[in-house]
Amino acid sequence: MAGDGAVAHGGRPGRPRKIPLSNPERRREVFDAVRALLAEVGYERCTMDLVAQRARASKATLYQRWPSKAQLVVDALQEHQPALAGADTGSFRDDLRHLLISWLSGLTEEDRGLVIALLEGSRRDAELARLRRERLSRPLQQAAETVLARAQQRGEIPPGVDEELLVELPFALVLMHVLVLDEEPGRELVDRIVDGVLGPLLGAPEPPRPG
Amino acid sequence: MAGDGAVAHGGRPGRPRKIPLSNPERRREVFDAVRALLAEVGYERCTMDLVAQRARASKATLYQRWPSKAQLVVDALQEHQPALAGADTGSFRDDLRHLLISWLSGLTEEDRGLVIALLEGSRRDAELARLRRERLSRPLQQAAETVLARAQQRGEIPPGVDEELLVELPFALVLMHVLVLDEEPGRELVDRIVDGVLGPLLGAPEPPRPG
Amino acid sequence: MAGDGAVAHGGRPGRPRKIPLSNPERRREVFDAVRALLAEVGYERCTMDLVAQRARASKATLYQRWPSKAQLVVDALQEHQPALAGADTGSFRDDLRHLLISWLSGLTEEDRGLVIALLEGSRRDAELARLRRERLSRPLQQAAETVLARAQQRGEIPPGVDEELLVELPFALVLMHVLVLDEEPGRELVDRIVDGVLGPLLGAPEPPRPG
Amino acid sequence: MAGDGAVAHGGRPGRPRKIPLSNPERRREVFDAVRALLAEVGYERCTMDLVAQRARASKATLYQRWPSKAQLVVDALQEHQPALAGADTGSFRDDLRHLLISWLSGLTEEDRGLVIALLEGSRRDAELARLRRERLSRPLQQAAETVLARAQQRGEIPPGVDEELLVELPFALVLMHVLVLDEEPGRELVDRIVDGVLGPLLGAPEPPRPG
DNA sequence: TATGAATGAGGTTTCATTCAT
DNA sequence: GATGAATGAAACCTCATTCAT
Repeated sequence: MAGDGAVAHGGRPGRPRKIPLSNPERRREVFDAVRALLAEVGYERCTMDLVAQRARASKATLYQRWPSKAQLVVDALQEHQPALAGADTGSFRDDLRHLLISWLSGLTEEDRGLVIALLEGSRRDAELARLRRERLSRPLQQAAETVLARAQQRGEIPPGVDEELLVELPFALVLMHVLVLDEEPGRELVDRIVDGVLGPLLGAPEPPRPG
Repeated sequence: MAGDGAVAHGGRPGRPRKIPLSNPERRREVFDAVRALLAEVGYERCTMDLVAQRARASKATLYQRWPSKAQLVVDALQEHQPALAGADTGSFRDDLRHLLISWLSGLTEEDRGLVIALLEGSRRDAELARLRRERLSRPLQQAAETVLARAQQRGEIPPGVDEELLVELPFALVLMHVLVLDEEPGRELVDRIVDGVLGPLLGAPEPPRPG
Repeated sequence: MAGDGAVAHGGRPGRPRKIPLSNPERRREVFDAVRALLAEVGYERCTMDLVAQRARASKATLYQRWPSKAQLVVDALQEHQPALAGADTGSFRDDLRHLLISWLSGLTEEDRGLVIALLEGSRRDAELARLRRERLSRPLQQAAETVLARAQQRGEIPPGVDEELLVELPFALVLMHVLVLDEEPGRELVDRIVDGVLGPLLGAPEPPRPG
Repeated sequence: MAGDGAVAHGGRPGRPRKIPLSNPERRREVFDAVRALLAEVGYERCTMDLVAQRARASKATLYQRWPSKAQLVVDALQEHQPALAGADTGSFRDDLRHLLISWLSGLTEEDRGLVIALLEGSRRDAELARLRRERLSRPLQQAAETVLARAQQRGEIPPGVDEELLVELPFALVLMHVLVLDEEPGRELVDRIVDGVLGPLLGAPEPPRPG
């Protein structure tokens, strides 16, 4: 009853096994685990236990580097900036076609859940919400501006067309097919969008290729 | 602190006659609570405790009528089918304009969170996923078919346009602005879509209306 | 990867075994567990797990009735107001002797730790601090007033004696022996205090007991 | 956000020369940190992390010098022995008055929490308990013996008075006011004790010193 | 020697779910 | 049929402690 004391903590923690989290490679492993789980099970179910287990770290280790789950998620996503290809193909249609394809190639099945997880988590975490805007809206808008500017210089945009919506349009369609219709987007969809919507909208079924 | 729970029920003496859940009105109260919470806090945080509390029922009562939280959510959403106005205005553009506006009017701020909750919950519950398809895709497709059929009869659709995408397009743009860009959609957006995208796509800034 | 879902929560919780916590007897069992643990291991180490285990309840059950550990502890202590015997023995010395003995009988080995736990917990919880004042100071002051008033009426208090300190004095000595010197207080200490301090202080080595 | 930790150490170029813990000055910094934290947050919440942070050391360094948290705390307290003034004033009452005042001056607001922390920690660590007896009881008893011996020589102690309790008495009253009644002790209390209790106990309100 | 880094073992609290009335 | 009450299973986060450099 009395003489208990001095039990201390038991086990034998302490060994800094493996590569430390300060190592960028190692950190990336954690981020990969986070993103994978986020995509698989969503924000709420992406527990720190699961992350730790998949990253082969301990929860305490994670909490040493990131003050909270939200911060960890934020960092994990930040790291994963997919580069949008903005090459100049000579025509607005092909610019967009390439952009979409490069976007889709980065938008794996994994990322599909990720997008939802992001929307979900944003409702609870303001920091996450901020990041989402930067991660989803920004690249889109930047790509938009670049591609659109070139198209304007080429005189490809017919008058009366809302230019902002014009560029959002293909992404919106892809997102809808992905999120709402549960489709796996592919080249086929891209071609349908470019040829079946953007083409007619820009006036010519096939951009005039002067010879 | 303690004695809450009990609901006032008229001034009549006698035992607290509670309306049973078999009563459709009562059931609707529960559904309203579920939807409100879903919209406010998302699927995960929409706990049975919260639902019970807001619906002034007990959790056990809820579980007597619905076998699980998922089923309750599914039923709650099923009940809330917003009617999409599909009036024939004489032109494709105005048909869509009306359709969008009627859709938006049903897409309250509440429902915005609801859409995310739906996407979120769908990842865990196949039943919810099925319902989502019915709740989001179906009305869309049905409206699409109706409006599109009329437009085809009128010969409004230029050749080369992907008809399916054509109808999805406005919804996709609205959804994108709502979900991703965090905007509150309004008439203004609808007009931009109809006039700045659909119009040019259909060929004429304003469909020629010969006397 | 996809087809996971529907795992639900597993086990088979739900059975309302045993007597419910609304039952005062049952609640007392919980309080007893709390107090025992508090005395044995102090506030911090008195974990909810331990309480639940000793009270043969589940943590969730405890949290249903009490919003936090602090509240549970507060309630557990509040319930355990030891009654201080304030019988009129005819002399101040014997009044105090009886009072001290009745206090000590309530101040079991258990309560000794409890006092420390109370002091300890008070630093973190304002509610607990309030309770401490009521549990430790109040009984003391009330006993003080009663016994002192009688002594004053009997004309037992010599002039020049600080009456407040006079009554606090025996309690302070007991507390010191208990808390600081780690002694188990008993009748012996009480007699030493009454005869070796109070007696000389009151002037007469033995109160005159006229036949 | 990341690069904190490192302490400024003069402006000199070269490697960060940290003072080792073998240095007594450095060790004292650690002790100060420990005591401050102990007083501020109690034994349990006085975490090694906090100590390390406040002492600008690393936990591993601390563990290199002290085998456990308890030992560190013990050592930190040992170092902080307040000197009790035991000057001979010529009378028992004034000897005690001076002793109490010198004790109180060392019993800062900080130490008040320290006392509780000590009691708290003692329940878990026998070593701490031993030290506490030495830190609190010893100085008390030594001062007691000295002052009491002088009083006995002067013939100030009336027969029938329990001499041990007589000397404990003022400390007990002070402790009670400090710990239980949450008062900040001051000269006023000391005077009340000396004049309102000790005086009468020793026989005369002011030792009659007939010319 | 000093430290950055890692870790097992809990700690408090919450949630979907189920008996017994 | 409605409800009060109970519960197993996590979830997030913290702490004393120990390697490896």
